[in-house]
Amino acid sequence: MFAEIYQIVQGIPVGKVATYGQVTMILGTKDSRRVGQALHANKDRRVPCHRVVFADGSLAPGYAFGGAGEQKKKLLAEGVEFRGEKVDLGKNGWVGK
DNA sequence: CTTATGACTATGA
DNA sequence: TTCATAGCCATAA
Repeated sequence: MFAEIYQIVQGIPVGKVATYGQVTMILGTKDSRRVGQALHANKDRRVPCHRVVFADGSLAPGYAFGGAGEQKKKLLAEGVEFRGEKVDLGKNGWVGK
């Protein structure tokens, strides 16, 4: 059932990030938690869960992928700009189609 | 089958 | 601006 979520997350282009709310909207539901749970339960490395962030641009504290700060490191490596501890959604926000 | 919990978001203090 | 609470939906127990 998380297949759609994985598909959406995998569809996020390198250098961009999507918010849980964005994915949630695509799913057609109103439950953003479901997205987070899917990603947390996800064991597939093909899914770039680090590109999925909170509505404010930050991400899951402590539960982050491989350790706090790792996601920032990965996103920076992909060209995503940061504004303090949050992703610059204004520039790197996923422009879904 | 019912209760509890969670990688969320929006709203109010 | 930061903290707390409510609403939502699926999974786990």
